[in-house]
Amino acid sequence: MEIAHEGTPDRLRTLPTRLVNQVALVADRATERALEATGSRRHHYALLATLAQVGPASQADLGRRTRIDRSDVVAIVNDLADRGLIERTPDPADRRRNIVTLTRQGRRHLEDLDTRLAGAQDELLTGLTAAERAEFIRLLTHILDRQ
Amino acid sequence: MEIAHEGTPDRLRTLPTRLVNQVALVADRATERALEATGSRRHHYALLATLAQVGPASQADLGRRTRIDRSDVVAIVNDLADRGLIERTPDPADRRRNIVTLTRQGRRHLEDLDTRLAGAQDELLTGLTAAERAEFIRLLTHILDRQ
DNA sequence: CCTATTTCAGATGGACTGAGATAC
DNA sequence: CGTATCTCAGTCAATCTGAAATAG
Repeated sequence: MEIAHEGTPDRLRTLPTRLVNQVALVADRATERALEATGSRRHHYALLATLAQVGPASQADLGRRTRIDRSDVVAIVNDLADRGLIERTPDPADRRRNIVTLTRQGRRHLEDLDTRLAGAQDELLTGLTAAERAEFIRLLTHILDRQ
Repeated sequence: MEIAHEGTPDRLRTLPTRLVNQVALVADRATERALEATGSRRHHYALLATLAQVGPASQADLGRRTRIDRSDVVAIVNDLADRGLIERTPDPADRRRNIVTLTRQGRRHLEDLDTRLAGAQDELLTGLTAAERAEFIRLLTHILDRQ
């Protein structure tokens, strides 16, 4: 009498907004599992990756580049600074700003996260060919660019 | 000196777990905007849609079919019942269970939500061809099926 | 005895708002 | 003056856990 798995009704099964949400949940779980032992979460990675690419940056800039809210950036930067992964110093040229800099340990930590997250991507995309993965990324990017 | 939009670093720009999350955010905003005036949210829709397809069901069954947690089903069923969109009666054949049934108003409400959500899908998928939309749905479904 | 269902109380991580202090 | 930055306090919807009460 009870259905064990997948009695999802038609209206939900092909609804893009819902499918994307379900896949995001799977992605989140894979990400959390991958980062479990590191003391970091995806926002930590986003900030470290941004600093590695663009060099020292203000918190406002980090927020813009990662789409993380300014107030959440504060909390993550606090945490990263407490762990010695970044340094935060006042900007002498604009005293409203902090300049956030990646430390050597931060760079090492980032590389560890890179490896672990690569595994999470593979987990998420299991069963897709390389071409399908590329197409998936293309479509997602396309949607984001049109916003 | 400041970058106005899209200074997202390489490591983040093509990371599937992150892209999916960003698109889910866009999808959520479109969904919330679409349902704004209805007093319902996506979970309300999921339960109503399930009841419309499979007929009267227990809360546990609804939770399984929609992947909504049992404890969250309680809250949504409460709300839908308060609004007269469903009826909840004890199951005489198994007194642990409630039988949840769609009311006539519930069915009407569902149809309203259908229309509004169709608009949200179009908003999300703006700029994708019909073939790309189909492929997007196929890839998302594929990922979910392999979990 | 074990398992299933409903329910509640609460924790969590993430997205977001509003406002204050400071500085451009 | 208005605007930008950093910070804090707090809201919100959603996911999820644990446990209690009841019943199969």
